Amino acid sequence: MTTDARMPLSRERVLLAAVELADAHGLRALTMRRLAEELGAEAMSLYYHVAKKEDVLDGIVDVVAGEINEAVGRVEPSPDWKQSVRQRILTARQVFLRHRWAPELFETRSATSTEVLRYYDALVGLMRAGGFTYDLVHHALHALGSRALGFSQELFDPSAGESADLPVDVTWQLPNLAGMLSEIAHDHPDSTLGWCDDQAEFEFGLDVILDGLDRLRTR
Amino acid sequence: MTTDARMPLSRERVLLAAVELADAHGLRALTMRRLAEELGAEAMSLYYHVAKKEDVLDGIVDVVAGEINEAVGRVEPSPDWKQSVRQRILTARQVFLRHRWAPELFETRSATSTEVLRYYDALVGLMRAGGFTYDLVHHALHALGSRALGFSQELFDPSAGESADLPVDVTWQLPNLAGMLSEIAHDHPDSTLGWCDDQAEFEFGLDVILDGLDRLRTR
DNA sequence: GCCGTAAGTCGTACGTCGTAAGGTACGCCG
DNA sequence: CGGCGTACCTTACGACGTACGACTTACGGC
Repeated sequence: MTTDARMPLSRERVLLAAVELADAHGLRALTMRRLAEELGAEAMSLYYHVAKKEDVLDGIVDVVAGEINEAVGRVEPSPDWKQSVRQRILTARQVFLRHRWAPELFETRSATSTEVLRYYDALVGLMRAGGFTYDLVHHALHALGSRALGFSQELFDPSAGESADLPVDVTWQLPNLAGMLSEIAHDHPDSTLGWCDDQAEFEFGLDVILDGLDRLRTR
Repeated sequence: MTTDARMPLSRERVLLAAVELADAHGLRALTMRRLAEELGAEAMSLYYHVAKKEDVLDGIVDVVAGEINEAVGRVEPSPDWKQSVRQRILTARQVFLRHRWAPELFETRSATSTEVLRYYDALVGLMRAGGFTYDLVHHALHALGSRALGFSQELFDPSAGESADLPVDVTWQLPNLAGMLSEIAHDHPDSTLGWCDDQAEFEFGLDVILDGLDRLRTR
C-alpha cells in the first residue's frame, strides 16, 4: 500500500515506510509486523536490511535529520548570527511539525545520527562566524537543548488544566495557577501544536536564550 | 525482598516498589511481573490496587513530584525572586539525580500529576511576588520547559562524539564540531550526570533564561 | 454456628511483541 | 550442471500487558 508493493525491499525503503507509518499512526503503531505489512512483506524479511528494531528507530531519526538538513540548506544566510541561527532553528522546527513523533525519539537517539551531527556542525559554524568562542558555543548548545533542533518538550500544559478537568478542591489549592489560567484563557484560544507547543511560545523562549547568548558574546 | 514480603499490598506500596525497581534497574525493567516478584506477589495481584501499567507510571511520576515538593518545601525563601526560583529549581534537580529514569517519564506524563501542578503553582507564586505579570509567568514557564522542574534532556552530547567512535571521514566533514571538541576535551574530563547533563551546563542555561526573564520583567 | 458479602490474591490463558533458527527460491559464476 | 550468495519466508520461543474467573480470608447479621 505504501509504494505499490512489488518493488524489492531495501534499508531505505524500510526506513521511509517506517516514517510514513509513524506519521500516520504514531510511534506505538510502528511494529515490525505492521511495518512489514505496509511494505507487502513478512516481518522477518526486514531483518535482512535492518539489524533490529532499534536500528529502525536510529534510522528514522537519521531520515528526519536529513530532511532537516535539506530544509535548512535552503535558508539564505544573514550577516547577523542571531538571525541566521534563529531562522535555521525555526526552519528545522517545520520538519518536526510534520513528524510529531520525532521529538520523543530524538531525545534518546540523536547522538548516534551523523545527520544530526552535520546539523550541529553547521550551527557551530554560524556561531563561530558570529564571534563566539568554542567554549561559549558549547555552553550555548547545552543551553538551547532540544530547542537547537527546533522543538521543546512542553511539560507544562495549562490547557490540560482547564477548570472542568480538575476537582474544584484541587484548583482551590492552586491559587496562583488558577489566577494565571483565568487570565490566559481568553488570550490563547488555541495553539498551533496540539500539546501546547505553541509557535509563539517556542519563539519567545528561543529569543530569550539567543538574546542572552548575544549579551555574553559581546561582554 | 523489597520490604520483608508479608505485608499487605497497597497502591502506595506498589508505587514505592516501582520507584525502587526503576532506580535499581531502569524503566525497561519495570514490568508488572517483575514488580510483583519484587513485592512477593503475583502479577495479577497488582491490578487490584492499580488500574493498568499506565496507572503505575502516572503514579511514580506523582511519587517523584511529591519528593520534589518535599525537598523544595525546605528551601528558605529569598527576597530576590531570581534567587528563590533558582534555588528551588536546583533543589528539584537533586531529586532527578536520584531517579535518572524520571525525566523520560515526566516528558509525557507530568500534566496529569497534581503534585506537579502544586510545584508549578508555588513557582508561579514566587514569580508573581517578584513582579511578573501572569502573562510573563506563562511565557516564562514555556521558556524554561523541563528546566523549571530541574532537568534538561541533552540531545547534544559531545562526549559521545569522541574522535575514536566516528569514522575519520565523517569527522573530517564536521570541522566546526571537531574544532570545538578538541578545545573542550581537556577542559571537561567528566560530568556529574552520565549523559552529559553537567551541573554546570544546567546552571548556565538556567541563568541565561532567568537573567533574560528578569530583564523582560523590569522593562 | 452459619452464611452472605466484600476485599484481596492468585492461576490460567490470550493476543502481541521482538527476533533466533532454519528453510526456500533464484540468479550468477565456475 | 553444481554450488553459492542474495533476498525473502515459515515456524517458533520467550516476554510482555491484562481479561476472566476462582480461591481465600475477614466479618457482621441472623
